[in-house]
Amino acid sequence: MHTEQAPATEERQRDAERSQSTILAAARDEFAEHGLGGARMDRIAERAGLNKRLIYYYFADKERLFQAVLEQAYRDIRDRERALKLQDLSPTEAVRRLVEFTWQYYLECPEFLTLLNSANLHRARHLHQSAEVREMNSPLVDMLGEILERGRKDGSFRGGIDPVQLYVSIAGLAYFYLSNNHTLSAIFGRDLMTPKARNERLSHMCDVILGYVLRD
Amino acid sequence: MHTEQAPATEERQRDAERSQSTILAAARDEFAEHGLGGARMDRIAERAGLNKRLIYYYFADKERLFQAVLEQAYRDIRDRERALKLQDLSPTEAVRRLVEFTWQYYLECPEFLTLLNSANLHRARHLHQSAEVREMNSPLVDMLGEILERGRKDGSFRGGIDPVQLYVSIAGLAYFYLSNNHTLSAIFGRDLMTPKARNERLSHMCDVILGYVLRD
Amino acid sequence: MHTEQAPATEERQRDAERSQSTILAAARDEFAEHGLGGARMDRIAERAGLNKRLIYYYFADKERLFQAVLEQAYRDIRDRERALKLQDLSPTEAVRRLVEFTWQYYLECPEFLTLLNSANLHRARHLHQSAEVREMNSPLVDMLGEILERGRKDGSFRGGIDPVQLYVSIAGLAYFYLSNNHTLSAIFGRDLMTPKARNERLSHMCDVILGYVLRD
Amino acid sequence: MHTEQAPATEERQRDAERSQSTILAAARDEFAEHGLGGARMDRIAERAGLNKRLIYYYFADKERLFQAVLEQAYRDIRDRERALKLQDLSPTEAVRRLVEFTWQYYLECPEFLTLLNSANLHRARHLHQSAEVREMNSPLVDMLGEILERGRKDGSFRGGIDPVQLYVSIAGLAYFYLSNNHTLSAIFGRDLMTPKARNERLSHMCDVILGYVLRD
DNA sequence: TATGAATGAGGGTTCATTCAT
DNA sequence: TATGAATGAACCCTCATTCAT
Repeated sequence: MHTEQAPATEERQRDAERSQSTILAAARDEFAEHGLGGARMDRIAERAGLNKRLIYYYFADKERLFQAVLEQAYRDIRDRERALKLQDLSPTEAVRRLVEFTWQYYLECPEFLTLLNSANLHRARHLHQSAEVREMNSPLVDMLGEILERGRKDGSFRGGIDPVQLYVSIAGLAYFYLSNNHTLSAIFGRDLMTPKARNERLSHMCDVILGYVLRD
Repeated sequence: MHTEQAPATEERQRDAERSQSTILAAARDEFAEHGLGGARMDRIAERAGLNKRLIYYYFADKERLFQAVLEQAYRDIRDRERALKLQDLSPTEAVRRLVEFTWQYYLECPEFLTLLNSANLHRARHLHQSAEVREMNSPLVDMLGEILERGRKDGSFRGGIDPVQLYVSIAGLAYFYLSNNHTLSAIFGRDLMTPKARNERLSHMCDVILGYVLRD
Repeated sequence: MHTEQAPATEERQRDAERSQSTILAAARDEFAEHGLGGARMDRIAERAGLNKRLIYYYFADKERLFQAVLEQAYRDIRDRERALKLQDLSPTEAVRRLVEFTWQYYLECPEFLTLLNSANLHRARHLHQSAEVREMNSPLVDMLGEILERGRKDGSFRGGIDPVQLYVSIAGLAYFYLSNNHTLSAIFGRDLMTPKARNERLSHMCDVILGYVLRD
Repeated sequence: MHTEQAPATEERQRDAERSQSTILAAARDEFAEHGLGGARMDRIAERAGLNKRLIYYYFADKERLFQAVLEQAYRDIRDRERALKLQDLSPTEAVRRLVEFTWQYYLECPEFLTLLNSANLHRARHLHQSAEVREMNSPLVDMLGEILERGRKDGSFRGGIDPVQLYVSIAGLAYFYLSNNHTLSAIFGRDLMTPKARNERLSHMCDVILGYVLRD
């Protein structure tokens, strides 16, 4: 009596979902590396190991493929954010954890940074066309609001902090350093990506953000 | 004494220079709007009102044109930074002035942001090829170092602050907000570019940065 | 005694036939609308509401599908011609009836006109490959020959009229007006398809043809 | 003292007008042979012996190239019509001349027929987009109106003939025979294009048209 | 019988770039 | 200095068709 007989060949093609997500991953890498304008459909197909025509079969055209990549990227970071469980930490630890998470996520998924840059170069029109992303309002902002309130109540945080401003600042401190790492390294003549430099940056970021939220 | 002759050598040179800077400005706008991959030589010629062939005459190819645009952009912001005269202000005022300047410059010259994004997408290879830019180390970092030292000495600033980290943080707080304004506005469902929102951001940035540098 | 079993052979055959004629109708419309070169197999499947693969199953390829459409079209007009029963009318009435029929058929089945145009663009090679159509020599020409002979004998028609020439002329008078209706309307700046214009055309055609066949 | 020195090399390229008309002629042949949908830009370039890119340089895209071909075709036949000088002939001779001209023009320029078919397949949208053609109302209709009036006055023609109807009929008698020659030949099993058959057709057409216009 | 998945060849079009003057 | 003409390579996308079930 055998279960698990269905998939037949292990290395089967003809798996719609698998093909789609393979394409999506390949497209994400290509878009991240070359931007929307510089990305090549040919290369995406090659990266995916699939026929180019299949991309159009599933994603219609380059624009909508890019949109699908963005949706996927947002879905991913939102999932990770949700998994943070900041509510279980003390306000101070929660903020520190958030700074660390942001830093680590950008480090691990550098594609995210360039994808966002591309999305903004095109004035976020791909987001506007995506009902999904528009409604995927970051739960983090709500979470952050609650943490700030908790901190204010227990006397550790100052009052009057806008969670959106804080969220943007945390992201900005990490984003700029990593996204502009190449020009900055060139101009300052020092490699900003050595382990030491990276630790110093994270430490600096925590100082800046905690220095801001903590009551004197 | 002849008037209305064939243009004198000097005049022709002036035309040549003017053509070059017209092309450069057109290219800057085009690159800023569409990125390096999305920019079109045709459109640049059209924007400049000059023959496309002339672009190649002066700038050899697209890559080197982009490089020239970057060089010009850095030259411009460096000039503006130098004009700041932060040394005449008190440390606190100097830092505040720097935050304000950064914010205003990015607001006035949004092309700068997307140009930098493009430069970084291409791993700053255009900068590496430009001896000029490589040597154009921001005078601000030195200036900032002196201010931090002055502040530390007069007891208003804490010690141990890396001017590069601080510079990057100031830039990052402004950059991320403005460069990613489209996606952020879409996701948070609020227009981040209204005058009110912009004032709030500047105020927040000053709080964050001054909260960090000032001794408790 | 089981009801609701797998479909009986007969039923399946009926479905098969229905599928084929559905495809054929969809193909006819598509070919008529876009020509052979402009027709799309995808659209034909969509119009038919059937899977594209099925078209290949029944008709092998686009060329043979077009051929099948042509065969069907000829079969249809031949059937209608045969139903005319011109032999029961007086020679004059028979000719008038034929002119009217031709006009009405082209009006009701405008696809026929563009299908013929396509067939001719391809030098009738689809007809040459179709034994069926080649042998489907228009019964009308024979019928018309008899009518002309009857008319000549009873003194109402002039002699020496080639039925093929006459048939071609009748068709041509209607065909050109309707098939080229769009360019003619554009050029003469008058809508040739209003009811009034159509009636005038039919009347004119009868005058021309009867003026030709009738003895002075 | 030499005139005619300018053109430099006899077989010069870099002649904009020459290139354009070469492309136009190649496109006319390709469109006539394969229809709009079946025509290939590659083949047009090859026929013209010019780079494909040049077609886009001068004609923007396939649609507008087709439009330019149509405009040229209409310009050509209108010129030829104008050169007919029917007003110098007797009414009867003028009508006969017109029938002959139409027949001969279609015989000499069979592309014209298929081009018109293509234009009509696309509902003359290329004509509607061409101000030039829309205004290029056939001078023949006016000419024909005058002839009919002259004939009526001198008692040779019947009255009440619409010149547009007559024009369409003359064209239709020739057009259908020639344009549908392939299917007709296949169906009637006789070659309609032998010299004898062609003469018989022309003779028949004259009989039909003159039989219609001449007073009994 | 019927269908979703997959593909190779090629279609129109665009691009950066060079030629010739 | 300045420009219109010309080009080869490549790009996005489409098409008829086949595979596998």
